[in-house]
Amino acid sequence: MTPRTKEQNEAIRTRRIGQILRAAAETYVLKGINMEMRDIAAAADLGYGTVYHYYKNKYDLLSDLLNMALDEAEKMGLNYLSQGSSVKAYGIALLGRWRKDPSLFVLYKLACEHFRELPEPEAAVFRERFRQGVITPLAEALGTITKDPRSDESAFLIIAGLVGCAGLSVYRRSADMNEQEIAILLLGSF
Amino acid sequence: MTPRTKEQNEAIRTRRIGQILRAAAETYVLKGINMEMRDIAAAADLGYGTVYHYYKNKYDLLSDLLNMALDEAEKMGLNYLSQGSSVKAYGIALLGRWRKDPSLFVLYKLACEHFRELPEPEAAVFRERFRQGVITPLAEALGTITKDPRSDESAFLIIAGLVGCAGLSVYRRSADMNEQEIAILLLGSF
Amino acid sequence: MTPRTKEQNEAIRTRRIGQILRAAAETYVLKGINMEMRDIAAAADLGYGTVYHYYKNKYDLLSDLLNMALDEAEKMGLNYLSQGSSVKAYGIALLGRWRKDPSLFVLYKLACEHFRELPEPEAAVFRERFRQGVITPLAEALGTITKDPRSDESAFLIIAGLVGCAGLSVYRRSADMNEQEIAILLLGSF
Amino acid sequence: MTPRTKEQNEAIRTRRIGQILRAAAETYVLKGINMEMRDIAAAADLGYGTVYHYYKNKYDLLSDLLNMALDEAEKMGLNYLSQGSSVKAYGIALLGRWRKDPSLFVLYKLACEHFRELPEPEAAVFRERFRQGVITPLAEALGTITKDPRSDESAFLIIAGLVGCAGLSVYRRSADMNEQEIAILLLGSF
DNA sequence: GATGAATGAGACTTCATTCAT
DNA sequence: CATGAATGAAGTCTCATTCAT
Repeated sequence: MTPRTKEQNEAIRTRRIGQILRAAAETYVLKGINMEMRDIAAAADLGYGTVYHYYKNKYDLLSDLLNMALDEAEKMGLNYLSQGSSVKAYGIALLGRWRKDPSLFVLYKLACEHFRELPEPEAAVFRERFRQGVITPLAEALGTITKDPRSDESAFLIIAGLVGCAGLSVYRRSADMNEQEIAILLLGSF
Repeated sequence: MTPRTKEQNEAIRTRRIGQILRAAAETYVLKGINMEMRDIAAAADLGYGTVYHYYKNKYDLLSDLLNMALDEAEKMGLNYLSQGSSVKAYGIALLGRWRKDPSLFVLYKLACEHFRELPEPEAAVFRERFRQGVITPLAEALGTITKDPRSDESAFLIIAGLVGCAGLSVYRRSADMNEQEIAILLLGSF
Repeated sequence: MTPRTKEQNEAIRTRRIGQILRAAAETYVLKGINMEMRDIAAAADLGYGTVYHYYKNKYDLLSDLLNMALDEAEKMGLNYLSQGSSVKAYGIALLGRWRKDPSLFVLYKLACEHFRELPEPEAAVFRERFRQGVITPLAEALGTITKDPRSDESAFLIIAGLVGCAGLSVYRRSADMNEQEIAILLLGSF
Repeated sequence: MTPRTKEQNEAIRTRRIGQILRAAAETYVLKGINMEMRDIAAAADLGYGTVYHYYKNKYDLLSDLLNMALDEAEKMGLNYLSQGSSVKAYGIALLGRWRKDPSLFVLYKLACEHFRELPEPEAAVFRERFRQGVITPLAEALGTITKDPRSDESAFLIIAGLVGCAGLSVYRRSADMNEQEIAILLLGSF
């Protein structure tokens, strides 16, 4: 009855969404928040109507991008921080992932700017989720679990320093990031 | 009705331009590159037509902002780096200035993103001026003057790391920046 | 897999077209001219590609709807007006039909607005057919057959009044229309 | 100091809003809910950017139009119904006003369709205000104040009948409405 | 016959910029 | 000098329509 089966359609949808999200992350790196839907569609090799077939609007797309990335980010915390692995190893892993997956970099970048370029009701949600899923686990690994409300601050500073440094090569779109040097600069003491 | 003297007019102009530039920097910190001329005018407590009385257009204004800031940045290099003062002192001085003067922070922030959100012919000019006026002096102070074309990289990494960290409090618009902790994290070895 | 017979296919087509036309009329009542093809398909419980399997485009569908309704409307005129039946009975019959068949109501409604929301070349055709097939027969029954070019006006006024009143319950989608009261109000003198 | 005084600006704004509302009502009569902002701007002899200078969007404009018209409609109720004036006089007055002021006709027209073409949260507000400000006063004048929840129904039927009839000439954009004949048809018994 | 993924024309809306006062 | 009304280029987004399966 159905000319394409439900499964076929689902497969198409999954693939397209992947294409679009990847394209959006690349476009963000290139143009910043002013990226246009046309750019994203072109980067994904799709008509721009198609992007709207999958996402209601620009911020809906960005939202999905960030939520996916947050899933990844939380997983990394679990893998590297809760199982006795060192903070240094975690930092180096982050640098590697950012280089290979722009969407993950975009998440950390926006987080360091407190998601200030996003429309507000949503921004607050991301701020909170990022803090709980990424910052706090790192803070705990740093052994700085005091009841001081600024206890997360050090963890955030490390992330922000790494993001700042990594940005230099990400925005230059050069394949080689000076990961060794960044690690020495920022993670030498861990 | 009574016409103003030339001097009075000049004084007004100077004050207005200061108002506008400060407002623009604050607005950039708040909203990013998508800041609107209306926002800037409102932040400067001026009618929005007035901004155009002083600046031909948005990028003209941004240009002036960045050029002013570059003048300052170059002066800082001369003061702290060429006269035997330490890299650490320079870094701490930067943090202090960024906290007090948003326009200086904006310059360094855009520089770390290679001015990618600016229209291109102009962006290249800023990239070059920033490299020559800020990065290279720091690289020289670091004693890394080799003929390696990547010799400036380490200097840029330090700046980028500092900007990333400083951004945390700048974007939060909190008066207190954790300058001590940032200095230990990034400048400990100098 | 087993191919269907010609008769089976024909039966399917007929049923589908009925589904679609009914759905279109209901959707028009609900949303007005801005009804979407998706809405119609959903109301007909069909995939939205399917509607295009039967109708080339939106106005082709609307055209078919109105032509079918016009056939009905003309038949009603013949039944109630040419055979000595009273104007009042005709009016009451109209109210009953509109309540049960949205597509008939849609026709009269659009007619009272001179089909102004339809694309123009086509609108004129409907205006003319409605006048000849519905208005003039009623005008003749009213005994107002003068050569006065405005002789149809009274007939049209009665129809428009009835449509206005009937709309109250049709748009409210309530099953019970106050047919008695409407008849007294508008048809009392006939 | 101010190049145009506050009063001058206010005068301009008032005039422009009048222009725009008038143009919007005329355009609605011509094209229905699918009227375009371009059409409205053109009809008002303004650039379409100007319309957005005064109204955030299409439904904001329509909202203002309807609220203004509701003010008028409520005033008419007070003038004709609460002071012993007859229902018939009220009906005839309505016909006259609709002919001269399209925005008033648009209000009654949309009301008879229960504002179904407006976005829903807002539509409900208009439904309620129209009922309280227009229908109920008429119902009371009709002396049909029973506790029957359908007591307003007769009043609404009269309005709907008048709107249906008046529409014939309004949509035809003919200057002469057959007010006498409509009055005899619908208001003869009052 | 039936479906929904894909698409772009065209409408909606924003916002930098001009201009009259 | 100062202002805000006026404007349209350039984005955003909707939705009728096409098309592969």
